[in-house]
Amino acid sequence: MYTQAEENYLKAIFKIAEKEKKSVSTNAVAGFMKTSAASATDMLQRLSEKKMVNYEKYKGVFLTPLGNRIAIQLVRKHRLWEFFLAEKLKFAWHQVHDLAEMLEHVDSEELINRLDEFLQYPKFDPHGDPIPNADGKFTLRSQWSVAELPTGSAGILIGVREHDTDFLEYLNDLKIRLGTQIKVVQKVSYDQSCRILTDGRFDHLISRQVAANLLVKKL
Amino acid sequence: MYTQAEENYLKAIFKIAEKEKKSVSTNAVAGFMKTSAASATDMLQRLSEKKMVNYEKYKGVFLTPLGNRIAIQLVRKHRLWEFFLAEKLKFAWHQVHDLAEMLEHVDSEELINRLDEFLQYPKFDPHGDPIPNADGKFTLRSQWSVAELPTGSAGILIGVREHDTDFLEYLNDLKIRLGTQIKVVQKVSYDQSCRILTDGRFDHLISRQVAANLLVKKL
DNA sequence: AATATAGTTTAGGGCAATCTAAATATATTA
DNA sequence: TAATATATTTAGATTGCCCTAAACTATATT
Repeated sequence: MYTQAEENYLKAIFKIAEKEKKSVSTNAVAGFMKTSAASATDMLQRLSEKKMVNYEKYKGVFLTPLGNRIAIQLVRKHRLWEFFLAEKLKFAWHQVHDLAEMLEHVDSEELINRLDEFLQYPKFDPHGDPIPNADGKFTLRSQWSVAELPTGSAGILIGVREHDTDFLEYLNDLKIRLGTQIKVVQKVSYDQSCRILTDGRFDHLISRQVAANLLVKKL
Repeated sequence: MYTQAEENYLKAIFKIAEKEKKSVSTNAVAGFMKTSAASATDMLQRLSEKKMVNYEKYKGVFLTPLGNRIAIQLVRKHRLWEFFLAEKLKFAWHQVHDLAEMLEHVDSEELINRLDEFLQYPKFDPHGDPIPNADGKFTLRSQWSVAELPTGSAGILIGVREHDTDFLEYLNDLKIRLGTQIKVVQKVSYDQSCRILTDGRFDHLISRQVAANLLVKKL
């Protein structure tokens, strides 16, 4: 259908655009893809030829409806495979990303829909990110970062903002995983680090940066 | 690790060499890969550079121990994925091959070993072909083609020699699948077609060619 | 043994995706 | 606004994998 390189660029544009709403710069894409600006320009022009992005010289790109559809289907495939890897093959959450990165390029609607059915239509992946359904619709839910919680309040971990391996392994060491109850015990006003109690048992001091990456459902 | 093209050529050489024990000709490889002889020569020379095959101009190739190991691991991946697709995602046996063809290129020992464990170490794929274990060992078993069975004797279907979609769909129509009991009722000596009784209920007339492709365990 | 034919390789080129270096456009700021 | 810095694009090369056409080698036939 599309080459792996094309798919990876589309996903990159999609992800960058999620944060910054405006059009995506060549450098941003090159940075994300860990490649040169020249290569990025080249690919953006080719994606433009194929009507997957709107490209204007020196102005950056944004996804066309076609490009958007493809990107969302890729996100769907990626997250369903991640769910499969974690749920069925018992991989830890820091291990699933790279494997899903390969599996997502396997091209078959039928396969992914049957996988979805086999997994009983999960709504969120092992990092708590929503899995688009076959129509590309995401499930929304309200979530708060631990950094936003007032002292004394608590929540259940339902996601993480950062997918970096080191971060996830750090959480593993702290026995923090999806479903873990987190209560903010104290906030250090100097650096906004905070002391938390997890599952009512363990207390940890976490930095403002870590707190900002923990997403909870308020209790 | 290796490119998909390299992997596909190695598998092709492996499969051709299974039937004919001697070295594999350029044309045989080109034919199998549905590509030109020039392209095949090109790739065979590159595989030779990489020590995966022994190549002699105008003499054909054979796999080195390294090439053989890679090929067997590919067969392992292919057949485990086929088993997963049939067993867990409920794909029919004529649908699994093409999907496994893509999945087998996903490069991770860990993934395939966990998949193996998840599937409880199956020994045979949905076509009855043996699945090599992590050490590359195949399970052997005695099998007979229906064409070899004497009139009056019976067996249980444990495999098929032909993986062609049309053939497998034809068997589906006849409700013949792995585990089906097949009894040879009559043999037409003129063309060696034969009349069979399946599961003691349905009788069918099948050609010599079809009979030769049905593999059974004698009862 | 000479020749026809089948099989194989080489030559030369194309395309996708990458690179570095150089050129050019845009943005910042003195 | 002119100079400088940053961002982007173009030019030209490279690599992997594929192609066709032409050349070459092996083999089969007379």
